[in-house]
Order: sequence, then C-alpha cells, then structure tokens
Amino acid sequence: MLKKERCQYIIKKLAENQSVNTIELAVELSVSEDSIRRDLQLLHDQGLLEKVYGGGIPVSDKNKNHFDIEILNEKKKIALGTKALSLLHDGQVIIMSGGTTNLVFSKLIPSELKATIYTYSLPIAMQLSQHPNIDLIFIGGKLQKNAMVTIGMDVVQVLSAIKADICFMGVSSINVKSGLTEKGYEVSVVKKAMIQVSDKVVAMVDSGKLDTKMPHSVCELNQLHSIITDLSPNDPKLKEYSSSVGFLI
Amino acid sequence: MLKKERCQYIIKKLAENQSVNTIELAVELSVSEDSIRRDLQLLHDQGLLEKVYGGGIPVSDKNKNHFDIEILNEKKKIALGTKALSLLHDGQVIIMSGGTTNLVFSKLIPSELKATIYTYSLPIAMQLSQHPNIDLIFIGGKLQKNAMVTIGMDVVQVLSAIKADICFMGVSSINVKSGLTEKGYEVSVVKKAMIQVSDKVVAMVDSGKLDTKMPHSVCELNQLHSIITDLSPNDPKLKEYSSSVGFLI
DNA sequence: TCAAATACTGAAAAATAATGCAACAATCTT
DNA sequence: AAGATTGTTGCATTATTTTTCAGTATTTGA
Repeated sequence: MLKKERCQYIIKKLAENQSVNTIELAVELSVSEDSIRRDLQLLHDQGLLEKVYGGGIPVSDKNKNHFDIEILNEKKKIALGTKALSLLHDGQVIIMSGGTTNLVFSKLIPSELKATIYTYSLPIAMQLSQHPNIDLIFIGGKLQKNAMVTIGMDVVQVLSAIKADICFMGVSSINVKSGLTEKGYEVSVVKKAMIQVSDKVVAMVDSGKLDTKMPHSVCELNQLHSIITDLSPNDPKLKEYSSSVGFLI
Repeated sequence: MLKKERCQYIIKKLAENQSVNTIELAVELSVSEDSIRRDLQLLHDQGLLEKVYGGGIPVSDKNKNHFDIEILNEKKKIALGTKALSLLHDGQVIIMSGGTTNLVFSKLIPSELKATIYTYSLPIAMQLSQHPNIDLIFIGGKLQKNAMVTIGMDVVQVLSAIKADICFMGVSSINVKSGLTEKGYEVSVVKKAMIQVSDKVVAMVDSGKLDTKMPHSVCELNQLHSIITDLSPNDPKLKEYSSSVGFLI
C-alpha cells in the first residue's frame, strides 16, 4: 500500500472514530509502528491531526479562524475567469453575482484595476476586500446559508437603485431554449434585478452547466451580451448558442 | 501494447481502485517499470493523476479557497466570550458589531441556539453562516477594507429600522470619563445607531482596552447594560467602572 | 517510585525514482 | 528505397525516499 493511501486511511479512520491508535494502525496496515508514527508526524505537520501519546486525535476546531470554500474544477474556472478579465476597465461599475466561478474570477482581478463592485456574496466580498483599488459595496439582506449569499426583497431593492456598466453573472444552468435558469426562486428574482440595471450582462458558464435546466427562469439568451466559457469559442458544444448571443468568448 | 493504450488502462484502473502501483502495472502490462514511470509522469503532466512514491492516486479535486483572520489574545477572548454566552436565549433578536472579540464569541455560540442575528461584519457573517439555527441578516453598505465591516449611511438606515433585544458591542476604547470611544467617525455613528435600537447593550471589553481613549464618542458608561471582560468582576482594574454600569461580568 | 508502554533517534537496508545512453522501430523526407 | 528524424523502450547507474531495526529516551499509570 502506498504511503499516501495510508495517510488517507488514517484521516478517514480519525474522522470516523475521533481517535486513532498507533499499534492498531500498524497492524491494520501491516507496516511497522515507526512508519505509522512518521505518517502521524507528517499529518500533524500538515495540521490534519493532533498527535498524542499512543496515537492521534482530530485537531480542535474551536481555535480555527479560517474559512474554507471548496472549488470544483478550479482549473477550468481559472481559464474562464482569465478570459473575462478582458472586459474589465478602470472606472467601471460592476455587479457580481455569487458562485465559485465568480469567486475564482474575483481573485484574478489585477490589483491595479480601479472600479466599483457591488456583490451580495460573502466569499466574494471577503476576497475583494483585500483588493487595494476597488470600492466594494456589499448588498445586505437575509443570508442563504449554503450559498453564502444574501437574498430577498432587500437585495432586489438595493439592486434596483444601481446603474451598472457590466454584470458578471454566475450561471447555474443554461440551454438554448430556456436561457438561464436557477434552482431557487429567490435567487432567480435577484438575478433578474441585476440584469435590469446593467448595460452589459456577461454569463460566466462552466462548460458542465451547458444544456442543463432548472425550474426558475432568469433570462433568455438574447439578453446576454456575451457568454464566457472554459471552452474554445469554436467548440462544437457552443455552436447552437452562437446565433442567440452577442459574443462567445 | 501501445503507450496510449497503457495510459488508458492506467486511468481506468486508477478510477476503479483509487490507486495504482508501479510494479504491479509493469507486470500486468509486461513492460519495464521505467516505462510505467514515464507513463505516470505523462499522466501527471496532463493533470490526470497525482504521482506518489510507489505509484499514483487520483487528483484530489478538493481545491480549497482560504480566508484567514488573525486573532490577538485569543485565549482572553475565549474567556470573555464564554461569559457572554449566559446572556443568550432562544428567540432573541441580536445585533453584533465587528471586531475579533465578537468573532471569537460568535464561534462559541452553541449550535442549538435559535435566534436572529444582525451583523455588518464580513468575518462574523461567514462564521455564523455555518450555524444551523440562526437566522442571519447582513447589513449591507460600503466596505471598510481593513476591518472588513460595512459602514456609512446605508448601515445606519437599516439599523434604525431594527428592534433588537440585545446588542453585543466590540469595544475599541473605554474609560470611565469618556465612556466608549472609537478611532473612526463612521464606525462611531454606526455604533450609536446600534445602541438606539437595542434594549440591552453589552460591551465586550478585552482588558487591554481598559482606560484608553479615542477621538470619537460612542456612548457613556451608564448607557451600557453590562460590561464583560476577561478579568474577574472583582479585579481592581474594574473598580471605578462598577458604579456606572449595571453589571460587570 | 517503578515497570510497562510508547516515542524518538540515527544508521543501515530496501524500495523506488531519475538520468543518460544505446538499441530499435515507426514515421517522415527526399 | 535510403536516409534522417523522432519517439519509445530497456538497461545500468546514481539519487532519493521509505522502511526497518536497535538502542535510548520519554511518558503513563499503578
């Protein structure tokens, strides 16, 4: 068995049992106790467990001051976000929706850019608050827990009062017939409001979202200024979209 | 067997077994280990697997995005926050100001508590968004970067419309004569608004803040329901405060 | 305190990896 | 078709990583 596999096994067992024992592990994995100890040391150095006499226990999460957000397909999303950078200019007023695609994008924004950004996504706000030249305005409201975005009438109301140059819209589902659609009604309402007040609407589309559909409509394709994907604009998967949208990037 | 076929075989086996072993593969595919290593290297370069000593494992797609917040004197603040827990009850409407003291406190809130919490601090919102039973409302506005809180008239306006049972107020500076004071004018305005709409105001005071002063006044001591510190209520440093305030905890 | 259990240390052994090289085959060029 | 080019393979050598083992130190619990 590979060393890395052993480590994964240990982590898994630790999560299940809240503790692991050196000797037990040595028997289960048929290696010497020394090897197990070295593995435990390694995992400890990575902050993945607490080493104690006789084995290991989980790290106490009371003292954790960090927030993690999992990003699927980060590579694709970086490719996508990098393309979107060409649409940014100094002085713009920008609205950004939530989603990990936009989170990745926000990380790519060059630190020289001077712009005003509105968002209602907590993680994106955290990210952009580190940016030296961006005026950041957070749109408050009731928080939707899993997505970490605010929703509801408060959000719509604030959005209605904005006049934005461009809006980067994270996309849950898109297909040619139904356009953009969302799983949650409230999010769809917020997105409609974003579109209303933005000169350009840019759909940030992870290629996995192509040709899928959700219950609540956001807008038709012809309302989009452009669609940015991680694929080449000539990719056959995008063929049917090209006629309905201004730009495919 | 062709190199390409081998690579496909490796990928397939990896998906099935969650790991592949160099020597095994060499035997199965009847080529030298060197060739297998070269294949693994190739697949690694293509991002299709993770190379480890002895073979390969799937690429971990758990790409995480990381936000860290530094907390000074965390121990003191945990002591302080733990005392504050006694003021929490189901059904309360709570306002929380920003600051690391309140961030630590928010982490200590038991997961059974059902309450509504208003805050204008990004990190506290991130923290509380993980809480299963708390209705969280974020107060939007322009973001102040270093403190990661929203400020300005938008915030004051939203606050004015609230009616809260209790308000946990992070404290920058406190002394007997001037009461609570702040470095920034805008934050002081926001805090005044919080006090206006809260039945009880609780000052969360790290003992390092005692007997200090800043330019902008927030309130006098007699407007506070209680002061919570990391010290014992009988500590001599708190003596002069005791006469002006309802409770010292 | 002692005895047992567990941990740490360093060195040697074993396993695995990387590198350069020559042989060979497939492909391309002329 | 002959020659040049390229890519793949296996081998020998050298480096690196991992494991074990023996001896010694530390921690634990009675």
